[in-house]
Amino acid sequence: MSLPSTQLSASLEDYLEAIYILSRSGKAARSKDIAEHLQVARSSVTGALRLLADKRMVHYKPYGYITLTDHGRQLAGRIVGRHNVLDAFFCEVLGIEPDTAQEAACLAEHAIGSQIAGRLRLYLEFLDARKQAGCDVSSAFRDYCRRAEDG
Amino acid sequence: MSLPSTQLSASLEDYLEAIYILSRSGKAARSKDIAEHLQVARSSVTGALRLLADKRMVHYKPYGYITLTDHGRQLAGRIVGRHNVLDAFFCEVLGIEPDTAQEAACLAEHAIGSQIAGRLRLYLEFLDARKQAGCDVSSAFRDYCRRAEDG
DNA sequence: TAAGATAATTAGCTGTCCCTAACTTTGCAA
DNA sequence: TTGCAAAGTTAGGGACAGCTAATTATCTTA
Repeated sequence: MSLPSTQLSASLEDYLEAIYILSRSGKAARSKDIAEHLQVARSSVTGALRLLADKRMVHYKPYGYITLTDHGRQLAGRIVGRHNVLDAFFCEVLGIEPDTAQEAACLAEHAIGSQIAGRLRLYLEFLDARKQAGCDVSSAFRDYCRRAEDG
Repeated sequence: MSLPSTQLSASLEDYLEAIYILSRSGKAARSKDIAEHLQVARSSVTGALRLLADKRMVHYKPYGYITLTDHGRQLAGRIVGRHNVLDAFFCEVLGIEPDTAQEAACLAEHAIGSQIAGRLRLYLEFLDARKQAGCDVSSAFRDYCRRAEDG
């Protein structure tokens, strides 16, 4: 049984995200660029694009340009948002190294829904507000980590 | 190409986790129990058990008892630990409803590594220590949420 | 202990997601 | 303008992960 047309698998979310990012940072995303970005074979991209087109997420004609539909752009934006808030939380709050944080964010972005993403965003905002008010929780946590981990 | 024998797919991690949980809360896990716990067909369990046996995670003979190897138990414990720390963070810190938190933890447990899990555990510990010291960050965040979300 | 119920496995299928190799299309440059 | 290189697609195949239906094994109980 296939997914409801509005729901994407983690893999298709990755393709959508890649197209979104490539479109932002330059011109139209080509199949080859997507393949490089995701480190998959070009033929895998063709298959994914067909599925995304079925789900009305991209405008796709063989050998043509690839662009996002309004719907696709909206969803891609949400996915990138989830990615970014996770990455920020891992780095800024937990003090995880950028590469590890990035990698985990890539995977976890498919696991959390809008509710958790929203709350996490709010949490970062909240910590920031406290910091402005002179209470830097995150840096206190760094100290706590040093004491706990290094000894 | 198959996964290195020490690495499990998210799906196989779920099976391993189920066996671990069932083994704890009662007697030996039967195939049927695993199927019910994960809401899959019994035949799917048979297939998964074969793969887990290949990877030396479970002791498995057709029609026999299913038990975890030392290695499998160790890994399962880590997975359950990741699940629990995520669930606790979502519930206690972000104030997410238990069902939503549980569901997200189920998915995200396959996304974060031991480093992030460890830090998250430490973070919860840290917040608790602060709370003992009279600074309840989480409850302050609840207030912040109410103001931000309800208005 | 033999039959029926329950549990487990096998066989065969579907769909996803990736790969390589071969082929087609497109675009650029001599 | 033709011919080659780059880009894209198609064909075919493998691993994974699930399903149903049919079969086999085990257990229980009359």
